[in-house]
Amino acid sequence: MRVSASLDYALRAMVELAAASPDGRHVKADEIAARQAIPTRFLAQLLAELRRAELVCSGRGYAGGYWLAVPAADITVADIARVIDGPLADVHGTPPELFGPPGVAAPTRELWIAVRAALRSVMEQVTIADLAAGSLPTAVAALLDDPDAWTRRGSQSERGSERPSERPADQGSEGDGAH
Amino acid sequence: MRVSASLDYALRAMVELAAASPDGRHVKADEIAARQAIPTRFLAQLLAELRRAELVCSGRGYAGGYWLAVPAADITVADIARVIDGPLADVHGTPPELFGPPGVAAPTRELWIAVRAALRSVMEQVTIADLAAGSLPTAVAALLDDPDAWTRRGSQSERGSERPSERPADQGSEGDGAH
DNA sequence: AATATTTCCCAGCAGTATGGTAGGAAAGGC
DNA sequence: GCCTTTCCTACCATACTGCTGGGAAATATT
Repeated sequence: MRVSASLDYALRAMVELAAASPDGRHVKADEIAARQAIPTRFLAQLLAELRRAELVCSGRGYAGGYWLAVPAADITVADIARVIDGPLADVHGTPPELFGPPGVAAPTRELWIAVRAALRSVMEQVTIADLAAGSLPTAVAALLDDPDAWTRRGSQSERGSERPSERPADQGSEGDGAH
Repeated sequence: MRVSASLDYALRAMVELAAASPDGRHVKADEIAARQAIPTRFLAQLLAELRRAELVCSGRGYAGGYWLAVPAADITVADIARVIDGPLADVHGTPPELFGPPGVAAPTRELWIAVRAALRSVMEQVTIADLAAGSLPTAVAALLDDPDAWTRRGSQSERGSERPSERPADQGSEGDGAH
């Protein structure tokens, strides 16, 4: 899963709006772009998309800018992702439940549905209010307790020439990476 | 997350190999391509990548073909995905733990790490032996119990009126927000 | 009314990824 | 020697990504 620049930008912009929303402030695109280091004109396009999707409202002119169309606690990361990037999980063009691989590969369908469910379990639970407040829902925050979650997996781990031993409970991996 | 055609093809091919591996059979690219309806020459490229990554072995000539380099139970979907598609979760170019969004958007970093962890919890647990046997690990299969997992979400659902479940609300600030 | 500000819409553009196809060369069994 | 099968490289068309630019339309200030 590659998180596109567009989604990253849009999400960060929405968090800025969420942070400003208690005061009912209108925030200008320039302001968000400056604070989040996002190319201004590019951000404006993303905000226009979010407005067409009715996640934000906008006004022009001197007192113009953007503000949330609904409470921040009602806007999930998944909502934004679907507006900006399309469906959360598609198997090269078709939604996984309509995907029917032949023969012994048939169960890969269930796999992709599980992948989608796992993605939803995070992206549909986290709201921009959570992000603006800096506290993820407990179920999601639990994923971060495992220190392993903070390390990068080798592009291909030491599975190649080493012994093919038991894998299922791998706890103490020797992390070579950063952090 | 868009599952690319390449990853879908490569995974299905690996499941075919896993299904044949108990007999120690060498399976030819043509054979896999025919059984899985995959463009032959395209599949051959993917198999060559998998061989360079040492997930499969190959032999040429009359009795040639492909077979698994390690037991099917030791090859996870994540292994294949990383070979074919690169890192599981990157925030437009950088791994999430090296990603440092400014200001109020800083917690989006934790979000993407949680997303990656969720993805890993499926893709690093499911092996091609599981898929060839048609039975996912119980922790993953549990995701499929919710009938909701099998339905497509509307491009954007009707937020606000229908909040499916209670979220562990731990907000310090009452976010009634603007409007 | 004039003007400054801000969003809105559409167009373009370079670079890269995606999903293939094609042509041999090399290795291996018969 | 011959046939099979993989291997490598290149190529191609299309689409997407990330971004810039030119106005036009709306809105508040003066």
